[in-house]
Amino acid sequence: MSAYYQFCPVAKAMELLDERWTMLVLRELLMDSRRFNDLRRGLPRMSPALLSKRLHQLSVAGLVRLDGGLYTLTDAGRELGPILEAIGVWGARWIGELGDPDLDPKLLLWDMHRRVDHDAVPDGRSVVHFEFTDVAGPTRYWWLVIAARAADVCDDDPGFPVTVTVHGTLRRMVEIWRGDVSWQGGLRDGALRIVGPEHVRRSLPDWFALASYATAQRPAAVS
Amino acid sequence: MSAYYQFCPVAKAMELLDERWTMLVLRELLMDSRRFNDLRRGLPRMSPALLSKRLHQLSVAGLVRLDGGLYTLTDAGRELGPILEAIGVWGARWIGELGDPDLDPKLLLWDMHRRVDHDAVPDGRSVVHFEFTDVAGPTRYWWLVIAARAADVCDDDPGFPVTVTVHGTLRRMVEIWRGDVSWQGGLRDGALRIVGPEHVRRSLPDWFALASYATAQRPAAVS
DNA sequence: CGGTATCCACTACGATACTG
DNA sequence: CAGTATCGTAGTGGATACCG
Repeated sequence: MSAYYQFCPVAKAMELLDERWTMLVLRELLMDSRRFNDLRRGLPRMSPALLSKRLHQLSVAGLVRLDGGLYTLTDAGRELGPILEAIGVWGARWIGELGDPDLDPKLLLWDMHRRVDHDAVPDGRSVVHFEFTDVAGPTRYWWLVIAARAADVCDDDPGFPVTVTVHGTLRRMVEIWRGDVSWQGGLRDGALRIVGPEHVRRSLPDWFALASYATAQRPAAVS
Repeated sequence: MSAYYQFCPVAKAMELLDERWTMLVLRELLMDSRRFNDLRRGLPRMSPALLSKRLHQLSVAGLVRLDGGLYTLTDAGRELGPILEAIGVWGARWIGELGDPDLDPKLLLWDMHRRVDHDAVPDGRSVVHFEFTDVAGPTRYWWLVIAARAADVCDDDPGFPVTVTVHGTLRRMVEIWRGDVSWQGGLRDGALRIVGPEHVRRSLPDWFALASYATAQRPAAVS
């Protein structure tokens, strides 16, 4: 962790925070991932060695404490919450372009699974099946099993009857998830369809709380 | 600029913002430095090649525009202002410890010179002379010449009569500047003294607007 | 499940010098 | 004043394997 040799608190803060991955680790912790392997699921391209190193650095800096196998934010760490939200809003407003490699279905499902609004989902077991038509290979199909106020991501068929299917491009699903377009707008042109009984088709959007940055107003398009 | 391959707007934002120096360049731009060499004065340990590269990256990303030799923030860039302020407040609260190499008198004077409250300084020319008793060598003495609603930093004697002298440790002056202690508290134990006519001694603190993070409340000390 | 260890490739960065 | 050019290295981070 290299120093700036400036007394400015922004510089002192960034000595810690501007290292690669650090802010994303904090984002995961703020999303209530507390176990090492849960953190890894939100950071699949980060090597375990590096994640371990960052967690140590954050703990030395006093933002994180390891407590019985659980990484917990301290007050100092938790106070970065509003800042990370603001960065998310800023990013949603100003960094709109997503490359194809940014579209990782594994991350999307992991993200969705932890933002299920269990009060909006019918009692019993519900299975949401995804088919991403622009994805080839084994990551084309996903299942989200929601039961007993918990949600599990499956990358192969769990065998339960499917309640509703989301069929269409991963890109469009991500755009909806990020709030680039509304559910309504995103379903309009057929790039994405919800397939299932009418009442489920109608209510599915309410099963998930979109990310906090999703409601960020996008700047008026430049002419 | 290496990618995270995540669609999350925080990740997309940090791809740009977490590179070394980038946030400090933005800080300088938000402080209204717009010329290349003014930016350098606020970033003395950054090589000109790297500063140039960062400015290019920021301009490609749409945060900065070069306009007749002046680097200007776009709307996107200016919207990072509140975020940088929040990071400054967070840093002031949680990263209190300053190493000796963090105490750069050149940066302190550069910072002070641009936060002079000209309405609080008497008309005509005022010269504030600094002697930092914990600094050896040529950076021990500084002069701040305030006249005609402008302020200039001199690292050798400009020859004008000195209006008031600030005499004491650089560390204490930085602590006051950052808001770690008040002017009053910082002057109490004699580590720093203001030497000059009584009315000037009294009013000198008002000649400067402390940094925006200076008023940040420090967390209660941990026992 | 929850990490460490090892190794290599790369490249970003710092230092310095130089130019229009 | 406003940058480029060049060069060497430190060290980060990616991949993979392995351990308790």
